Amino acid sequence: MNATPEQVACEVLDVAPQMMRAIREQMRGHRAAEVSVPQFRALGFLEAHEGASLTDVADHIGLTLPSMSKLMDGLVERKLAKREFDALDRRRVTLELTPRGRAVLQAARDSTHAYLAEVLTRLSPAERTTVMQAMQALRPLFKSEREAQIEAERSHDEPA
Amino acid sequence: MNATPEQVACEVLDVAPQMMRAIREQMRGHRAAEVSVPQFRALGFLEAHEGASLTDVADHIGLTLPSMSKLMDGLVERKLAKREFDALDRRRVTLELTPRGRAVLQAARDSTHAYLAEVLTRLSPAERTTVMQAMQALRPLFKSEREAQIEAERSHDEPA
DNA sequence: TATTGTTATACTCTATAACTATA
DNA sequence: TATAGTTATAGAGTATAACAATA
Repeated sequence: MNATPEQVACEVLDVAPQMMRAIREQMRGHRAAEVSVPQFRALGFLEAHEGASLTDVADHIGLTLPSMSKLMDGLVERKLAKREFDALDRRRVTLELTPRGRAVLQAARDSTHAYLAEVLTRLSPAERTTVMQAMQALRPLFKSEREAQIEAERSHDEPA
Repeated sequence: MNATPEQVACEVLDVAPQMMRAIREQMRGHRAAEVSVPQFRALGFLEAHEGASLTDVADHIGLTLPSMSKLMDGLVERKLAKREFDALDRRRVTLELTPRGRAVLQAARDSTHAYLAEVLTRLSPAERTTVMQAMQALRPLFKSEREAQIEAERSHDEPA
């Protein structure tokens, strides 16, 4: 098979939204932790980057600052995250998970992984490997612009 | 490589939202046709299924009837779709694209395909083929439940 | 003056519940 | 009674523009 970019684009545009719909429903759905996909991603980022600023999270997720500010309002209100002023630069805000936030994140992750894993068992091992490789190939293509820029600067400082 | 369902799930959960964010931004963005992803999908379905009912579209896209009704409000208001009562069963509604809707759909499709194709040129031909195969493998896994059910009934009537 | 974040405002997406009209 | 759709209501996601506070 010789897949042109145009053909692949067509396929991606058709399949990706369906996939996301299924993931969203699972995450927000009945059992589990009832978080939206963006909330889940924000919580995951905070788990890996304790004390991150609002700008850090927004850049990573690819949201504007006001959008992320509002999203964090929801998480703070539900006591899943803690928001404090940075002592050194009082314009900044430092964000971290609460224990409850950590638990909810893990529950959401477990339930969504279980759902996806179940669905993916319908593929052959070879197909699963193909999907894995495809995702790994796609990952760097869709970083948020700001994040790609940060990465570029970093690799400029420490050239490979 | 031997990818377990769990590993693939993890990868999918990380990459799919980023991909969708990029697609959404492109579609709603500056130039082109300014439609949301769900609107785009609804228009695409109507192009292929002229005279479809609201339920048909909702099932395909995976939205509830009220959600789809509201989405169609927007399309009708913008004169991208036409909504009429079915003469035979006056509970039903028949939907179709207007010429303008057709043009907007095509513009959105062109611009998004162009964007994705451009991004995908950064992959090697082999990687693109992998992505293509992955999407084809994933497609049947994420059909909306209602649609899968319809398909099951159809293949029951006409067994392969 | 530049940076960080929030508030104000305005859409769209999405759902559930209650309703209307038709069959 | 069952089906197709709309309206009412509510909350999240998202953006831009305007603002406040700090550096």
